[in-house]
Amino acid sequence: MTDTPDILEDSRLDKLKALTALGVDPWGMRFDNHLPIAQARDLPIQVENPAPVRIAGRIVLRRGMGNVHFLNLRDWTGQIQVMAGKKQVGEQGWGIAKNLDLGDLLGVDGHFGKTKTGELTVFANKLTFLGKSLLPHPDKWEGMQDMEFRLRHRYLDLTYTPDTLRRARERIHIVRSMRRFLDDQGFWEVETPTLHSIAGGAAARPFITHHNALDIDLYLRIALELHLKRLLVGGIEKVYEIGRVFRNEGISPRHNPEFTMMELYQAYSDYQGMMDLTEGLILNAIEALGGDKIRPYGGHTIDFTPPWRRASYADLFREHTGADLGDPAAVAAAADSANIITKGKHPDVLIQELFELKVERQLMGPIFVYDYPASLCPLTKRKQGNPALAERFELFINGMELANAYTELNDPVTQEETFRAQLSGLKEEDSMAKMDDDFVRALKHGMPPAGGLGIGIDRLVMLLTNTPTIRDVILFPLLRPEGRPEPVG
RNA sequence: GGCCUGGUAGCUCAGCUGGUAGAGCAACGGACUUUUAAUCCGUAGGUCCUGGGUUCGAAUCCCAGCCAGGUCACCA
Repeated sequence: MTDTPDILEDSRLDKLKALTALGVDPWGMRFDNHLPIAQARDLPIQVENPAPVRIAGRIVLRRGMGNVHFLNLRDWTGQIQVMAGKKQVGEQGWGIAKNLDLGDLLGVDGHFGKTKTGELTVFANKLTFLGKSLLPHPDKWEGMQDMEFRLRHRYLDLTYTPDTLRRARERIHIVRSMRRFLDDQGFWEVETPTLHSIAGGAAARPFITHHNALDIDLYLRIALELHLKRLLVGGIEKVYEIGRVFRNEGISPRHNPEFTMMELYQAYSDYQGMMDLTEGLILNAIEALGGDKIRPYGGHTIDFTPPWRRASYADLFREHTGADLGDPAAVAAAADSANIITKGKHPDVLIQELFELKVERQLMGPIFVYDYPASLCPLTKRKQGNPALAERFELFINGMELANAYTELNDPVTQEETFRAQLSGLKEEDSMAKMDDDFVRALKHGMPPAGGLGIGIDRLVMLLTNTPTIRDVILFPLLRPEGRPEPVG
């Protein structure tokens, strides 16, 4: 796939040599004060005294007409046509023009105007060669269609698939907006370790690595939670981290083994407070993308106009299945009619399966689902006055879980019991939580009551940028390496 | 991990029920100082993903493997 017949590369090498013979450095050098192409396009058009302009970019189209060449130059803001005439660019400039290939990097000095046909154009009077491209570039019209090719050549994809650069830019805007929003509210952004001796805070299989000097195995973190809560104990009352977590699990359009989480914790708040914060965070991100609250996703549209619906787990369950949570017979009947195997399953498990199948997937949202059955979330504080419920919500949009929040458990005795209960009878890697003595000790020193929130950044970016696969909101998603040796035998 | 689909020139793709490889763009040579995927004439370019098998003959049919996409399972 990366092999190229010599003939294609050779012609480019020949041109490189020709450039060198002209005294041109084929790898270019510093080129100051060039205007972003999008800004160049906004310059006033003056026939009398056309504005001088300097731009730089990659050649994506070329039309040679004997003694004049038309080039289309693209940078990270836009694209514009360049006209390079033999008489106008001088002897060396013309030598450069004749040896250009698609994909080369070029600086242009000239003046800004329009051609006869009305096309915005930089009329060059000087060409500065800035970098040779030795490999052929994608089809100038079809671009890159093959997903694998795009992912393995993301650097090309960014130039030749407009959506790829747009998504990268919008992702930056979203994350930046979240930081601003939280910073403005007085949160501290912190960095906690990615190498953990105990991979806790979530139910997921970790990656294992090894530290040589200490001669210990370490895990790549699967969540940010336990260190951020330690900081709550330490008195950092509003704290967040936006960071990479790693889960050694399957790959799908919604899962990459490493992905980005935003987790925040706020002392003396609770899950209701987190709901308001979540709505604010996401609406703020939408503002950063232009503010359109009616947004397309896939084949339909999502209306982010606040306030977003808030409904209890029990009410939604009843609404979508017709069964009452407290009525095991009705739950079993509903499960039967949904073709769920009921035999030998605990009622709570049945409820959750039914909820995922009949409720979650129908939730176009945005909608906050709150007050989960306590049995489903042992690490959450029980609801005041109703110990069967947990103070937790999840935000669903387009059937996808976008955010997850709790009133955090700060009782070390209950926490320790929960850790032990989780450990017994389960393989450790499948356990919801691993016994973390240091964390329990931290709680014993007193953690304030608090609300905690986690948002999957990649999925949020998918939704807000109308991207169907996580692979296109992560610049370099995990792929099997190319060219592995054939297995023996 | 299961199932389904795909892999042919640098890129985008055709290639029928098996008969020995094609197009457009890119490249190379030529013409052209206002083109818009420029146009016109000419040239060159291929382990048809890999390895087996069936057959007189395989890009095509069969088996195994590799890689990707989709989907289910697990999860966020």
